Amino acid sequence: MTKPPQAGSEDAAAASLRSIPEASVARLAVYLRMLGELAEQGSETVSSDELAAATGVNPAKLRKDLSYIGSYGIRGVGYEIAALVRQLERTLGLDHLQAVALVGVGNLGHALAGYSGFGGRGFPVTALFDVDPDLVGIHINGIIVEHVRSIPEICAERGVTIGMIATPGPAAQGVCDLLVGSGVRCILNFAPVVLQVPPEVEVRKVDLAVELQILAFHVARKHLAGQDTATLDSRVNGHAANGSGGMLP
Amino acid sequence: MTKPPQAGSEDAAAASLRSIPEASVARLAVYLRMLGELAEQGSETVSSDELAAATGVNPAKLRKDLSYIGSYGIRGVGYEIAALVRQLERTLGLDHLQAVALVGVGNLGHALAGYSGFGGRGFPVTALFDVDPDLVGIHINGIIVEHVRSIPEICAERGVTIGMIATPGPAAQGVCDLLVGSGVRCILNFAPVVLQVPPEVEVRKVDLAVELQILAFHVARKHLAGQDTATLDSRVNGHAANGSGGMLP
DNA sequence: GCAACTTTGTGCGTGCCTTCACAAGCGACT
DNA sequence: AGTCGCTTGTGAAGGCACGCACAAAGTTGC
Ligand SMILES: NC(=O)c1ccc[n+]([C@@H]2O[C@H](COP(=O)([O-])OP(=O)(O)OC[C@H]3O[C@@H](n4cnc5c(N)ncnc54)[C@H](O)[C@@H]3O)[C@@H](O)[C@H]2O)c1
Ligand SMILES: NC(=O)c1ccc[n+]([C@@H]2O[C@H](COP(=O)([O-])OP(=O)(O)OC[C@H]3O[C@@H](n4cnc5c(N)ncnc54)[C@H](O)[C@@H]3O)[C@@H](O)[C@H]2O)c1
Repeated sequence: MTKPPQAGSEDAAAASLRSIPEASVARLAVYLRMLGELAEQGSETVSSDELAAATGVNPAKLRKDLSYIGSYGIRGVGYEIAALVRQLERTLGLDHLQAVALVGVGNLGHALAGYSGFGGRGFPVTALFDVDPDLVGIHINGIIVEHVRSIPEICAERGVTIGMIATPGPAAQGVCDLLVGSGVRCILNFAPVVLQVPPEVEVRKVDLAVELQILAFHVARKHLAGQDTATLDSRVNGHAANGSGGMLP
Repeated sequence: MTKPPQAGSEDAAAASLRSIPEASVARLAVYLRMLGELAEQGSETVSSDELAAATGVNPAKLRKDLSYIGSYGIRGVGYEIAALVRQLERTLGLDHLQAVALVGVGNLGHALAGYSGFGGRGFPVTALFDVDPDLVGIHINGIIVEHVRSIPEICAERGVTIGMIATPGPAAQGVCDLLVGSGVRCILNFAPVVLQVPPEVEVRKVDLAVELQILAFHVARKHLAGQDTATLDSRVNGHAANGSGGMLP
């Protein structure tokens, strides 16, 4: 990768988009948020070790992640926060807003619709949908809840690129089909079902019951491991949170 | 792995606990839910191909996952659903209930506290906490909201094993420390911060802004790829429960 | 009882992700 | 100018996960 110091940035971003590991993309988003906080606190630069410790990641992994986006740190100093933030935002597709539609304004949907953390980070919720006649017509945070049957026109009209599904499980597939039929290519699904979609559509699932079950598994594991062998091998891969490499010899 | 057909199940479960890949654990939870649905529909057995199709997983991967828990399918037939469910529940630590405490009963916390999907799957929410005087004392779904300062006694009293944090970001670390100090060893965190915990504590994070940013990345990627090369390689590996891939400590 | 068919369990090659370790680059200090 | 200390960027190695493909094992039909 010999590259001239001149940040031919347009080019760099384009090239990098094709090959960033999914796992790295997830971490880049975390770095970005932490960098925002650091910037607010008045920092101008940050080293990989500091940022790694703050985000609970291995410093080498962090540097490799950043190397994917073609951003240049300054050796001996660290990364210039403002520049890095700009680079990350472009790479993650945040240089223009992504309009989000939320379908299902029940318990969870209400919380999501009222959450400011989405709009604040470049994901304005611009459309709400439900089937319940008591809900259709009310407005939350200034957005009117529309009937599900209006999904195609409204999504097209408002340029929705991301759909969030917070309906009961049995309704999720139907809603998903509607969204996909309206041109939505990215879906975040909270219903505990596996959605069937054409290959060009990206689905991510947030499944809290599964999260709890993974934790429960670790409870069971700790119980048995603790009483069975003395080898308290906490070597579960994944969460190596020991940020500060305390590698005892 | 020659193993006697005698299901020395206690032993099998104990052995398997130590070595199941995290990614597989996440999928096992999904299989379990789907098996529950199949059982309700009256099925008695299911083949790996059927179950794989229903959960959106490669059949070989599914069989390998199931082989970790030492459960025996019947060649030529498939898996007996009831037995498999029992085995999965034991492996995932669901043979006895896991009491859950929820801290932060705001927008999101209300939705979580009122959600029946947790208790219904072996994770009864048995304690609610907040600092807001207007919230402390009210009851949701029959559970009274207590003040955060009561966390230690109440968690001990009710045998809480899992804590969920739905407070604003700045309060999360403090709440986390309280929970850990009360003996909670597993935490599900909804606040957009990286929690610092001792190594024996397991933290999983649900970070919706990150989920959206991953989707936004794919939007950007599709845009560029679509116009640039004709190779519409939508071969992004399985979204799978964020758990495995996302692994953010 | 035997053959044909079905489905499981898994050995193995492949590719991705993580981590270590170190050279190269940059600034500061003398 | 030269040297020293610090930090980045990355080559290489190891480990893990995925998925193919096939043998083993069971069932069904005759
Ligand atoms: N509440 C939680 O904390 C929580 C946690 C995890 C998962 N979930 C999942 O999120 C989903 C929603 O949960 P909830 O608690 O908000 O449920 P809810 O019943 O409170 O809300 C569901 C909403 O979806 C609407 N709806 C039903 N069918 C619809 C359709 N075909 N099209 C559009 N809208 C439709 C209903 O009118 C209702 O407003 C469920 O799948 C649930 O399993 C919820
Ligand atoms: N609402 C959402 O849809 C949503 C989505 C994603 C993430 N989140 C995250 O979840 C968290 C909660 O979100 P929310 O919308 O419910 O916020 P919220 O402000 O509505 O609720 C926060 C609650 O926490 C309580 N609280 C504050 N400090 C506390 C402390 N020290 N101990 C205990 N309780 C305390 C507050 O009294 C309040 O009831 C936030 O971190 C938010 O970023 C929320």
